[in-house]
Amino acid sequence: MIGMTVATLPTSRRSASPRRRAPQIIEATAMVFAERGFHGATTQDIADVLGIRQASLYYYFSSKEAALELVCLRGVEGFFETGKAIAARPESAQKRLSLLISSHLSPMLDRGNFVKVFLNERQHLPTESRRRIGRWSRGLERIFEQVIEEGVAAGEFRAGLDARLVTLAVLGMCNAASSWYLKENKGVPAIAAEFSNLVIDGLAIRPAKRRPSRR
Amino acid sequence: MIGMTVATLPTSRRSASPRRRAPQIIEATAMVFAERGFHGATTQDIADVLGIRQASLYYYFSSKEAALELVCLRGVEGFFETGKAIAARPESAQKRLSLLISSHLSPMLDRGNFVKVFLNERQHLPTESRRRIGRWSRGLERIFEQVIEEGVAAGEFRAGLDARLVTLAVLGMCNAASSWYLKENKGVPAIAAEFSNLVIDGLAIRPAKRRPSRR
DNA sequence: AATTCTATCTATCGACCTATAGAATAAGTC
DNA sequence: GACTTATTCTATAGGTCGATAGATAGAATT
Repeated sequence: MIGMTVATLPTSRRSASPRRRAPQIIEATAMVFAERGFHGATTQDIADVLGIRQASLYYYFSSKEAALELVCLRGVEGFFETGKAIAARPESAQKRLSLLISSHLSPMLDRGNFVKVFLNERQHLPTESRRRIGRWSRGLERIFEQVIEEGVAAGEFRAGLDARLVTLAVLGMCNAASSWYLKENKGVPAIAAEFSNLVIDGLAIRPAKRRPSRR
Repeated sequence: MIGMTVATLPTSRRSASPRRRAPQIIEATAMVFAERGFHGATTQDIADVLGIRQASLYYYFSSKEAALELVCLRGVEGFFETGKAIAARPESAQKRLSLLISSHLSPMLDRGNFVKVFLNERQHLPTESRRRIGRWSRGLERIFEQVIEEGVAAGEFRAGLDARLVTLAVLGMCNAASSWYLKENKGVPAIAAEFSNLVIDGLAIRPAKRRPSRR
């Protein structure tokens, strides 16, 4: 016990950090919201998962809606930034679209519940945070749309396609994965590869359709 | 008066049919469920839309869950049958898949709310009816899957593709339309055409550089 | 040892929501 | 006009849920 100022380096915040269980609480919340939906889930359900009392949750969030906002934020965070970074790369539109699809799918692995809650329950956020989160969402749509348009302009993609509709198709396809990727036994890379192939090349076999005479 | 057994044929049910407003009530229910979700909606909300008292709704359905079941049923009905009929046609897999996509999208027009509720809220049905409705759902998936596999077998579609994943992709893409088709200003035929093109041919331009390279 | 901080608990309030019971009204029907 | 059936109403029981207040136990700090 001689005057040792050693442990005072980071103000000796050895274990005094408040709300150490916060990550665990938010994880359980995401799970319950993903399973039952925001209004279908009760704070009691969340408490049960954690083995604590319902009222104890309010040490970690101020309201059920605030908890939803926390979950939704972790469900979108990163999507926009990594999307923007990919779109800015000096590669072909094909390659960038494939990367966009892949990066859009990968969060299913480690934060599937968060993504699912964001996709299905964000409508129940209080108006203000819903708007804020909606902006990020629309931003991501624009990134996809723009890469597709660049692909058309570069002669990589079919002329005359509706970039908006294609964007909605691709995002719909990817987002749907949040509802089945746990039941189906497919790895994220396999899904990303199949989806990319589908979007870039389609199902039909390559040989040109020069002559309509099929068979 | 005189022994006239004439009017007794349909018991003269001129206007004595019970629950004449039932279609209107179920329509309002679908709308409210689509907007706020099953648990987020109250029976009061539905009554407000109709301009009647909350308790009056129970003349038309026996419980809120029963109302959800009615809505969900109208949201799936027809999908499976028309899908099966299309799959059985003697046309190319390409053509049949296009028709499947188109017929899967068209109910958005006249029963969008029902479809939306089925897609988003069926999880909240009581176990039994959820199972029953789930069977129809899986049946439809199998129809898509099979047409795709037939396309591969016939040499129309790429060999080696994962028919299950492609099915999930196509259905995800189509189902997502239920959440945006009201906001976007696109007609169902335009959506169906764009989606079909995307799925069959992909985005990439058909490379004419298909050099047969002898052999 | 005394004090402060962290995390959880007990207890409960008020609001809201589904569903029931039975009365009241409206619309034919005899 | 009396009767019957269809529809909506009033009133409320009964239950659940989110949220607050205050107590408590343990750990860390001084």
